[in-house]
Amino acid sequence: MNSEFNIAVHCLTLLSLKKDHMANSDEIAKSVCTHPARVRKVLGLLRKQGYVTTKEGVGGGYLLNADSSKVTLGDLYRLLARGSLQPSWCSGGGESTCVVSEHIQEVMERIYSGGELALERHYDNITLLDVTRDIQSENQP
Amino acid sequence: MNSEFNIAVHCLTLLSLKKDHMANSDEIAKSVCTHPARVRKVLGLLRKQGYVTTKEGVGGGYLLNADSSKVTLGDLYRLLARGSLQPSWCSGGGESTCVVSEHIQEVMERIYSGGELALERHYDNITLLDVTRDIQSENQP
DNA sequence: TCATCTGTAATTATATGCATAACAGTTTTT
DNA sequence: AAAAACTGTTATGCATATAATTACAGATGA
Repeated sequence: MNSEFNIAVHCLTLLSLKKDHMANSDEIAKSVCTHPARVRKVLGLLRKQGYVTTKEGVGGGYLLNADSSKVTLGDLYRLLARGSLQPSWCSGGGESTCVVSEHIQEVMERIYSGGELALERHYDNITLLDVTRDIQSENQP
Repeated sequence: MNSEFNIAVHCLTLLSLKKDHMANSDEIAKSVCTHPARVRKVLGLLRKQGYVTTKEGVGGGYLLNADSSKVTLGDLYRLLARGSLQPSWCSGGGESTCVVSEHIQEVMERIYSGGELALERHYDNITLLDVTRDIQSENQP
């Protein structure tokens, strides 16, 4: 599991809470605590989906382009983390002629994708707005 | 995400389908398509939870010690994969004094553990017996 | 007592994830 | 027109995580 989903949630939350809804990759990277190039990579994907727009050149950066009550964690999971439940190595698929060995891969694939569906359904009920509220309420305990 | 959960499902399914419900780590490893030592490691954990018993010495091996309609994938997930939804690297936690950076980790931890709970609930509804049936029906299409 | 099997730790190899550097392309400012 | 400040993207190195492999002590049955 890589953390691009996490980074996407972080970036969008940050943009959502900024007064003008804008920041550049350097500023965002400091908050995320990673390298600006990594932020640009993730935000590039979010741009292609229309969640942010970018302004190049001097004074440029990323601008939130979505209603935070409409964007769900499910959307972001599907975009950035889908498929990560299934490990790269899976059992079976060798020379063995045992029934389990011959069919476990199809069965496990269904198990993983079913699990992922349950996960996505759960995340579909959490919006970016919910996250921003959580951040703010953490700030005033 | 490592694949011990997958290996556990595979091993228990195999034992469940064997006539005498018994096999040694060499035989199981061939079906799983991995090294016997890895099988022993996973089955050692399952033994501690009582899902299998082991017989050492000549003619020994692992013996299924559970009702396959009672063991769920949720049980196995909790035992072998819990926590794997949250990546080892997470955003925030650096020097930045930005509100998001300061609180994102607690918020993301809740998001990941909530997601995992949804996943576990889903897996709680799938029993080992269901998996063995899936394997068998894959075998007779 | 010997052969066989588990339990477990240590080591090596490989894959993945992250950091970093570099640079082309775009836009604004001067 | 030129310089500066950005994004977009690729390539490379390094750290960590995962799996394979080896090794051996301990237990058991023949």
